[in-house]
Amino acid sequence: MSGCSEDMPFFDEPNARPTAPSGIAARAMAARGGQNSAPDYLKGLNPEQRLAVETTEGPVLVLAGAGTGKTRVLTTRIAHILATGKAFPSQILAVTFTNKAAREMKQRIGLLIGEGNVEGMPWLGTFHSIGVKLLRRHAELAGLRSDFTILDTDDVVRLIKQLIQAEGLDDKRWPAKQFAQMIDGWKNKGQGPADIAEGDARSFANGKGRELYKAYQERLQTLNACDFGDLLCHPIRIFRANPDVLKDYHRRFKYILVDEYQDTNTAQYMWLRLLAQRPSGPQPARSSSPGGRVPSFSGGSDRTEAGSYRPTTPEDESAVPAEGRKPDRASEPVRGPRGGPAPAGAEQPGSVNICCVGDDDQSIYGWRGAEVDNILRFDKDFPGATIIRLERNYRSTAHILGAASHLIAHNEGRFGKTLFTDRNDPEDGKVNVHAAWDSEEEARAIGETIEAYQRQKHNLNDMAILVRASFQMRAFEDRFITLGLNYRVIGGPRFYERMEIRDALAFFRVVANSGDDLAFERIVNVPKRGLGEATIRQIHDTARALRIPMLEAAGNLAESDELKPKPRAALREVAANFERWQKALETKPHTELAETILEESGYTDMWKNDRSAEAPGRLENLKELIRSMEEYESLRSFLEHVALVMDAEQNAGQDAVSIMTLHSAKGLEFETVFLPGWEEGLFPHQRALDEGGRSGLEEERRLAYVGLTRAKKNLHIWFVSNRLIHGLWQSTIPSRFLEELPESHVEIAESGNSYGGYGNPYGGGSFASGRGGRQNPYGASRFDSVGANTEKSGAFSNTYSTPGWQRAQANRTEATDRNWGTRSGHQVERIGYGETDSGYGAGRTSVKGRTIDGELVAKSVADKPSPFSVGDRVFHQKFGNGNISAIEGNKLTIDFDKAGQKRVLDGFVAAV
DNA sequence: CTTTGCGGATTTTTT
DNA sequence: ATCCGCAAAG
Repeated sequence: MSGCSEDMPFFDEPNARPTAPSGIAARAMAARGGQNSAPDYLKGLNPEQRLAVETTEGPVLVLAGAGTGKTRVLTTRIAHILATGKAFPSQILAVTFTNKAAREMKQRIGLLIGEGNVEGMPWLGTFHSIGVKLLRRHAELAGLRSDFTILDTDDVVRLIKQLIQAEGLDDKRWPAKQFAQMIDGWKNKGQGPADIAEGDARSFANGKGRELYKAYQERLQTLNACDFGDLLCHPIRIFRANPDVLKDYHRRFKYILVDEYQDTNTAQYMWLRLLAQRPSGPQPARSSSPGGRVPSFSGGSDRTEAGSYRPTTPEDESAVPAEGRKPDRASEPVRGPRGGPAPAGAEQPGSVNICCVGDDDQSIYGWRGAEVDNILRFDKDFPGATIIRLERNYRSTAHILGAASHLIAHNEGRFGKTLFTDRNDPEDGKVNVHAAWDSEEEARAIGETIEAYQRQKHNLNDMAILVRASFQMRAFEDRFITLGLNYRVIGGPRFYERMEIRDALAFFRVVANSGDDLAFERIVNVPKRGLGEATIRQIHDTARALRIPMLEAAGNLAESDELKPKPRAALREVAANFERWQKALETKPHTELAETILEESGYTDMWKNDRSAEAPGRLENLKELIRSMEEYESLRSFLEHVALVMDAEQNAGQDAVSIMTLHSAKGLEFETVFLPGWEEGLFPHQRALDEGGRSGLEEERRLAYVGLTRAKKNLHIWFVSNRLIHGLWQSTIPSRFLEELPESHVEIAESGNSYGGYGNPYGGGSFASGRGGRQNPYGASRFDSVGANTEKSGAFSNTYSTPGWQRAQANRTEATDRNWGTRSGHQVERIGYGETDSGYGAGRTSVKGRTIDGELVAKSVADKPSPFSVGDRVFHQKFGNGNISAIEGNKLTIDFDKAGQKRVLDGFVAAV
C-alpha cells in the first residue's frame, strides 16, 4: 500500500546487447553437445512447441489449447532467450495476470536455468505489479509521489461514497459500489474522465458521472493514492506524454512475453502496444489496423504525441484493417531453428519481439473487460506475425477431448483449433452425464461417487467439483461434512478481505504513511473509543481546511479545546499512539512493531473479549498475518506486497476434494472432475444470456469448455430437475450444452437406483427433446421460458435416444411420482447454521436437515427431545471435541476446543 | 454511541 | 431464505 523503495538502479545494466554469453548462457551452451544437437531444455518439446520456443524474433502468437504445454513453452522460451545470450534477464518483459501465474513461471524458469538466475528477472510479473514498478519510478509524471498508496476496492468504494455525499446526492439512489464498477470499467478501457462516452457520463448521478469521475481522480491525487486501474492507466499516460521515457523502455525490453493474452483488456492492450512499438523503424503495429484506433486515455482523440497513433479516421474506426498496407520490412519472421543463435532481431529497427500466448476458446473474463478481440486480431495488429497452434493435448482422454472439441465448435468467431491426443486406452471411460432430482441428491450422489473412487485408491486431491456459481458449493459442503469427507473451497473470500486483516493493515498503513486518510478513518474508532460521526467530521474538516493529513489534524484537535473532554482524550491517545509507533518504525523489527500496535491499540483485546464464534478464528488470522510478515524486510515492503498479492495458500497438505467455481479452475487439472448444475438458467447462466446475448452464451460455452478440459481421466456432468433459487424451488431443464456433446463420447449414467438419479419429472421425453410444450404445474419457472425460447438447432436432438437413456427415463418417471409429495410442500428447513472462519480453509460450514428418499429426516428428529444435556462432552466430525453449552430442541450450542463456539444439529455430534 | 429493524440484492474475480 | 449494509431509534 505504501511506499516501497526500489533500490535497484533503474538501468542497472548497460543497454547494449550482451556480446559474450553470460554465465547462464555459457552453461546452456556447454550443455549443448554439438552444433546440431539441441540443448537440454529443448529436449522433449514437440515440433510446434519447439517452434514456439525458437521463433524468438518478430511477433509471435501461440495459440495454446488446454493442456498443450503452454506454460512449458513460455518458460522454455525465456530460458532459450537467456541461454543463447539474446538478452539479459532484465531485458525481458514477461507479464501474467495473476500472481500465482507469475510465481509459477519464476519457479519453472528457475528449474530450467538455475534458481539464482531468475532473481535477475525484475520485469516478470503481473500487469499490475509491473505497473506499480513503472509508476514508482515516474510517479511525478503522473502527479504522484513515489510513495503513493494503492487503494483496494473497499477503500475506493468508501472514497466514492464520500464524494457522492459531498455532491449532495442520495447515496442510496446512486450506490458508490456501482459507480466504482463504472470507473473500473472505464479504466479497463483506458478512458479518463475526458474520454468516457456521453451516455455513460449521463447515466449516473443525474448526469454528473463525468464530474464525479474527475473529482475522484483529483481526490486520489491529493491523497497521493491510486486504484488498481491507475496502475495501468498512469503508465499509459506517462508513456504517451513522455516519448523519452517510453524510448528508454523500448531500448530496455528486447523481448516481450504475454501470458493468457485472450484475457487482456483494452488498457492492457494499449500498454502493450506502447511498449511493443519501435518508432525507429517501420511500425507494423500502427494505425493500419484496428489496433490503430487505440482509444486515448486522456485528452482528445487526435493527439499525436509519442508518435503513438495518428488522428483517427472513420475508416480506422471500422474493425476492418486497411488492406494492402503491409509492413515494409520482410514480413517473414525468422522461423525455425538454425542450430546457432538466430540473428539479433532485437536490434533490427522496427522489429517487435513480442510473443503472446493464449487460447481464444478459454476467454471467460469478458464480463470484467477482457477483449477476446485482442487475440483474434493479433495478426492484424502485428502483420507478419507467426501464428503457432499447440493442439497436441497431454492431459485428457480422447473421450474428454472429443466432447470438449465438439462443444466448443458451436462457437463462432474463433481461430479454430482441434485438440488431439495419441492416447488411446480402451479402458478410458466416456464422459458421464447424470441426472438427479435436486441439488441435495446431486451432492449426495457425487459424494458417493467420490467415496467409490476413494475405495479404488484415488486421492481426494485428484478430484474436483467445479460449479458455475458459488452458492452451489453449499450443498457439497453440507454433504461432505456429514460424510466426513475432506474438502477445500478454493477462491472464497480472500485472506486480505477479512475484516480483522483489513483493520490491522489499516493501522500499519497509517504508521507507514501518516497521510493515508482512508486507513486512518477506518481505524480511528477501532476498537470503539467513543469517536462518533461528529468528531470524525470535525477531524475531516480541519484536515481539509489546513490541507494536512487527518492524523495530524486529530493531533491538533486534541490539543485545542474544540472538543468535548471525552473525544478529546481519546484522540489524544490515538495521536500519541501513532507518534510512538512511527518512531518505533525506525528501531523495532517490523513484526515486533506490528504485534505491539495490535496490542497497544487494544485491537487484539477487542477480539479476545468478543464472545462470538468468529472471534477465535479472527485472532488466529491476525497471528498468521504477523507470521507472514516475517518474510519481508520492512513494513513498507510488506504493505506493498499485500496491496498486490493478496492470496494465502490454504491447507495444501491434506488430501481433500477441491470445490471451486469454473472460473477459478482455469489453468488447473484433475484426474477426476465433477461438473454439477448443468441446467438452463444456471449454466448457461440466465444473466449472461440476458446481458450478453449471443456473445454471452458463447462465453458460457467457453466456460463449459474450460470445465470439460480440466479433467484428465474421469468426467461426470450432472443436472438436476429442481433447484432452490433465491429461496424458491424452481423446476429446471437440462442445459443446452448437454445437447452439444457428441453422442460417441458420452454415456448417460444409469446411476438411478441406489440413491435415485431421477431427472426431469415432467416426462416430456429426453432432456434433448423435451424442450417446449412442457408445463410446470407450480407456476412459471424463469428457466422454462429460456428453454421454450430455445429453438436452437436440433442437430443433436437424437443424441440421447440410446437404450441406456431410455431406461433412465423410465426410472425417472417412477421416481418422480414417488418424490412428488415431498417436493411440493418442500420443507427442507434450515435447522442449524454454524459458521467457522478459522484458518484459511473452508470458509463456510453449515448443517441442515435433509431428506432421504422423500422422508424428512431432520424433522422426525426435531420432535424428540435431544439426547444430550448441557455440559456433555461431544465429538463433531469437522470441529472435533467440545462441550455443550446450550440446547434448544435439537440445536446444540457447543464450545469446541479448537473451533470455538458453534451451533450444530445434535444428529451430527456423538457423545464422547 | 450502540442497538434494532428495514430494504435490497443474491454469476463469474484479479489486481 | 438469508445475509449485508445502512438509517433511525434507544
